[in-house]
Amino acid sequence: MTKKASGLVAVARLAGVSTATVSNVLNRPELVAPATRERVVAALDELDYVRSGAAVALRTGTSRLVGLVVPDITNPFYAAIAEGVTAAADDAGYSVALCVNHDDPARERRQFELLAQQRAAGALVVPLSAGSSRLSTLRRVGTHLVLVDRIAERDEGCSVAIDDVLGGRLAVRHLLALRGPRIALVNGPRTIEQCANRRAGARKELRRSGVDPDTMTELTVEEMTIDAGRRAGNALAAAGGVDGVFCTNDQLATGVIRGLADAGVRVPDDAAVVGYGDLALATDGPLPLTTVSQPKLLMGRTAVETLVREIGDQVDGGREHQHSATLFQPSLVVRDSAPAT
Amino acid sequence: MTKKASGLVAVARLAGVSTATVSNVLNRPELVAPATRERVVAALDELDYVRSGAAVALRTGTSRLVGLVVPDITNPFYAAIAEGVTAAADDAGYSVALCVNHDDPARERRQFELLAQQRAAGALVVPLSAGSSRLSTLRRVGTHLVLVDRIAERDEGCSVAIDDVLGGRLAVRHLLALRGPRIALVNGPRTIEQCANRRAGARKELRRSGVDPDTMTELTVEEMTIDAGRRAGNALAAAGGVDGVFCTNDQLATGVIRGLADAGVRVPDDAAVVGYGDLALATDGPLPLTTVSQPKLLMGRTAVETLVREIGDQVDGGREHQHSATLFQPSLVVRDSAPAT
DNA sequence: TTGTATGCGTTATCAC
DNA sequence: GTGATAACGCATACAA
Repeated sequence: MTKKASGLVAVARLAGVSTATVSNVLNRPELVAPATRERVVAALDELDYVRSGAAVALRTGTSRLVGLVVPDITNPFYAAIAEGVTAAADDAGYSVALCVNHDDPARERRQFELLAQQRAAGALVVPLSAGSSRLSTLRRVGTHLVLVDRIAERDEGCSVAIDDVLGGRLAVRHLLALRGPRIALVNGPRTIEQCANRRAGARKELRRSGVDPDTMTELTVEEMTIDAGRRAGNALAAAGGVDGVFCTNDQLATGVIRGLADAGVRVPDDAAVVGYGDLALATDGPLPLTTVSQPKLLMGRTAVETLVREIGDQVDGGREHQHSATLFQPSLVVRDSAPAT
Repeated sequence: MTKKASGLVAVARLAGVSTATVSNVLNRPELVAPATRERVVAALDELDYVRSGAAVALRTGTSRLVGLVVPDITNPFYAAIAEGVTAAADDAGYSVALCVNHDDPARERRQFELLAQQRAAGALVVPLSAGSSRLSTLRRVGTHLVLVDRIAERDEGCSVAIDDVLGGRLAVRHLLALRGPRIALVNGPRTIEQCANRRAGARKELRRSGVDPDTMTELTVEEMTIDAGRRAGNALAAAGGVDGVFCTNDQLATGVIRGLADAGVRVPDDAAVVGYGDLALATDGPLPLTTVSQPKLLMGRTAVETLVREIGDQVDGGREHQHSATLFQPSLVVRDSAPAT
């Protein structure tokens, strides 16, 4: 079929030059005379030359591979991040090693170990639960880290996140304007940072509007699923006294709407519901859902760019690298035109 | 923080043995005496040894990396496959390089090039459009291929797919039993193999039941989206004379239900609709959706296992490898209890 | 059972 | 501008 030869040496021989020259036309073409360069290029594709990433990695100590560590790739939120990451990585000439850990430390350890072995140039990690100690395996081999959807603490590294406090404020501001102060919050475990922040934003906005945050009805669910939301909706309907519900993700919001409907409370007529995330569910679900939209693709893209910049910094001067923490703003997407009272 | 030494030599020195011995305890522990083995192991983690995948790859000519090539990771179908793939790869000790190509040949070429450079052990590709010529870059460097969700032709390699013809039959059988022979098909472009097969199954089942397949109303849409489905639903309602609709994916089905509703045709009361894929949309959408369910995770898992087996075959005897084509069966999930007649 | 020696394909440091 | 040549870290054939 195709030629079987491979390696710089074969190319060098065919072009009548040394391997060093071939290497140069590959990496720093400007250093080699146009004439020879042409001969080499000819030989290169005459032989169907394919660089050995392994050899390069061995020699240079780093590969063009970045790890993407997510809890669950079937979750559309993480899938969207992955989309942005792969796109940006493509542009930068990196491969993306997808590591799905299901929040399982054992799995995660093995994956980190593999990344370390491959001498990955870096890793983008989207942590579910916190715990920065887990990252040590990677650091050990000098892999650079970028935290995604979580603000890095001092010296933890770079991070790219979304301002969840602001998101919470936007949601509650909308509900306040639309329906007044009788607001409920349906939230996940507060040990999840995002949940804590969205709640903080909600309370902050209430306070700003002269409403005592403690008057807000709060329901906490273990799993942020549609089913859990439905139960919460049932409970809210039973208790009554609520005109607006802020749910900290779209699944919960979808469930809450159903749970309210079970009890005859109709959305948006009888109550307003706001979700969080702007997943496909918000448009494709039973009802167009008003929700806080996050720039997921952009976050993924930026994570890669941040990592690439960090790697560059390291290489080029040995100069001190300044960790950066990028924070994007969410925005409110109003989808149901709820008739105000 | 941690020791800075690295490399087999350092470990060997510390343990007072040769590098060959260290290499052996790493790769074939049974060959080395328990006593020395222990010493080596001690040295190994005393030094926080991390193997250089690059060196191994260079030496052995292959790396523990497999490529996963999908058109779009935000599509839940591909995400589910990715889930299965990463799980199985984890178990087998492989990393997964995620390549999202958006059906863009240029992108795909670059990604293949990267995989080839990394000397990936193999690649799992989920092709959107056909065209086996595109795979040549990978073959050139001896990378093994497994086609996913598409049956490989002779000598194309191994494949793992789902029997779409059967899926089409199941869907139509259900509709026939429930509503009789006035059936419509809402399908994507027939150039997509899956679409062609699902249609073929539908027609086959009609024929078996003594219904002329050509009496089936057929609507073809360019993009298999909810919006396109909605328009199809509008059209069907306008034309009338249809009791059951088979849509070749869940998005279309969701849209069709809406489109019918726009015109006052209620599902499941006035008409039955069957989707395909069993995505989250089928349970989380406006209406529980009867749909053809595909074993997506299993397909992903099996793809990895197939690849690993193929690699093993190659290595162990140079024995001829028999390409395999695995075909899984879909099943019908009935979700709406549609009152007959 | 263990040690010695060689080479995998590159890059980079020197001479020329 | 270009060519020798020495690593990079490991696996393996062979010798001991």
